[in-house]
Amino acid sequence: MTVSSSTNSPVPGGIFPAGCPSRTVLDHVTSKWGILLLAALADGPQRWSQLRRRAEGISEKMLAQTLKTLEADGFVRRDAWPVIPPRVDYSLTSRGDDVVAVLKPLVTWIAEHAEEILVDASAQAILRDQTPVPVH
Amino acid sequence: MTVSSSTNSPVPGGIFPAGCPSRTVLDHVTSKWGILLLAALADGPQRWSQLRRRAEGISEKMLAQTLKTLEADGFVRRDAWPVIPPRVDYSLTSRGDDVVAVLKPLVTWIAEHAEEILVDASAQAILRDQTPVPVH
DNA sequence: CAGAATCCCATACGATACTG
DNA sequence: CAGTATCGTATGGGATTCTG
Repeated sequence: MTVSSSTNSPVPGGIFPAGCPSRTVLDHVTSKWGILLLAALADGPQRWSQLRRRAEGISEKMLAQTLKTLEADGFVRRDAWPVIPPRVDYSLTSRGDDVVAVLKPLVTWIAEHAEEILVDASAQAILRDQTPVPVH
Repeated sequence: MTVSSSTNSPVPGGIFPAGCPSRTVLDHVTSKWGILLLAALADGPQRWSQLRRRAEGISEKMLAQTLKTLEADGFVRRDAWPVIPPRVDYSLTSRGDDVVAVLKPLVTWIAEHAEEILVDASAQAILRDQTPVPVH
């Protein structure tokens, strides 16, 4: 633990300037459905309807919108067959592979710890409010 | 990247069940300001006003709200001195250290690639619309 | 300094209906 | 099947004011 001098701050400046490119891309990748879709696509190319099922709870609107954003950012490739009925496959680009490589540890860590974390949070809520946590 | 299924099918089931603990914690950690505050706190304990400056653009409301959520989840510890004027330090818990360890590679990767990604996205928008990208 | 409380709005998001 | 279009709502989030 540093006894900080009055002139030398132990912590540097801002994390990201507001409105910089990193903020934008960060919002795309870590958006509610962005993470889930990237994680799903990590298992290989998949069709629209598969993605809709695997990202449980997503609406068609958000599926379309999120896939478009990820495609525009170069994380996802869209391949359409000119057949009836239509068939479209979505897959990760190499850039998508790269971002998934750094995203995966986060998702895995959270999957392994989420339960314990929320139990702690509930316990704290009880101690704070002296009222039972709602059971659904 | 299947976290919730144990089948051996090439493209397995859902990523996370809707409304499961992982979704909740994922939303907390990857929220707009959650990421930024965790990244800021990775540099050591800091006071309210420092965090407010480093997470550039955050409002007091969101700073308070996000810190409370992260504290309830056990990622952040809050230490208040009983002095006038008040002094409060925020720091990462060991669990906070753990999540930052998996979060930091993502933030770093995005910082290194964001510029290039958005240039590509703009170029695609031009090709798609045959109209210049709006300049704000 | 470190918040809490209040008001308000933009938009992210969901539900439904329609189409090539 | 793979979307688009439209509408309605919930809430994430900002600005301002007040206080110990």
